[in-house]
Amino acid sequence: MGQAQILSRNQQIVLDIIEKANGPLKAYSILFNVQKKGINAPQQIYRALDKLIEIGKIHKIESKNAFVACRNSNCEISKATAFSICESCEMVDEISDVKLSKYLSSFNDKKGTKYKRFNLEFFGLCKKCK
Amino acid sequence: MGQAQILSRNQQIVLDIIEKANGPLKAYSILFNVQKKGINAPQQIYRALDKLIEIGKIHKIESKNAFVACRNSNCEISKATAFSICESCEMVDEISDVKLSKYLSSFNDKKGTKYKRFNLEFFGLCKKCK
DNA sequence: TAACACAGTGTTATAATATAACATATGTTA
DNA sequence: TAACATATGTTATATTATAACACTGTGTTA
Ligand SMILES: [Zn+2]
Ligand SMILES: [Zn+2]
Ligand SMILES: [Zn+2]
Ligand SMILES: [Zn+2]
Repeated sequence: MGQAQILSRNQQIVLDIIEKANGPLKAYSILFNVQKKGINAPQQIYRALDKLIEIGKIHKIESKNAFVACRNSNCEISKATAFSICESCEMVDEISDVKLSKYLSSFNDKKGTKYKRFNLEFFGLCKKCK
Repeated sequence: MGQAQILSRNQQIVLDIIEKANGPLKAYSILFNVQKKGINAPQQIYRALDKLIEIGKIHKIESKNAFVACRNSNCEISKATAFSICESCEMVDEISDVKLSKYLSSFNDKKGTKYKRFNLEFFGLCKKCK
């Protein structure tokens, strides 16, 4: 566990919106939501997003170009991420499964290469959509 | 194993380029490479890419918005994909590891949900870059 | 044969996602 | 204070992807 991170104004605004959302948010939808707070340009959003990802507060869902808050205090700064994604309602859940995480973190390929980081995305139907 | 798929002209052109490449290709770089063959518009590329993905001939590397040929006759039509990605030289290798694939294909989350599909991306340094 | 469905093509236009570049501001440390 | 790092604001542009529509060829079937 690192120091509690002090966020800048823009970083905090963006994080608040992502944490309040009940699903993944796209960069431009975040932008439209914060224009009343004086943030006007995509750069401002993307810079905040980059920082929030770097410190592990949010994750990018690569298959959706969207962003979710980290709900898992155990995922060490985005080095080992896994998500469950509903193909119908777009819901995303962060998976926190210690066994899975250990299995993948220690995975070696056939040449013995170990990896610094992984991202895993599962697709299916969520409980509600099944 | 399904029927051998007959590809259309554009699909074959796009597949040939991706198969000859020694790394992931971006849609617009494919486009620039086939303009001499009479393909002029992004739509033509994206339609071919969609089809090739659907039939499992290529995969999309989500974190790079790029496309690679499938090197793994065992990966059932893109339902279970895993890649090793070099953070330095951008090289991508498709991982074909039966144990890994079985482990993830049979993974249940805490609520017992099983998934239809997954995509896993490992990041690190390739042999050459280490 | 005509009618139809279906997959693919060609084309123009536009939407959505992301970064470059530069000037300014603010906070921390030497 | 000066030097430095980090963040901000802004304009412009690059990159990635889709919408919409007209058209072609091929096979099915009424
Ligand atoms: Zn997390
Ligand atoms: Zn759902
Ligand atoms: Zn494959
Ligand atoms: Zn490399």
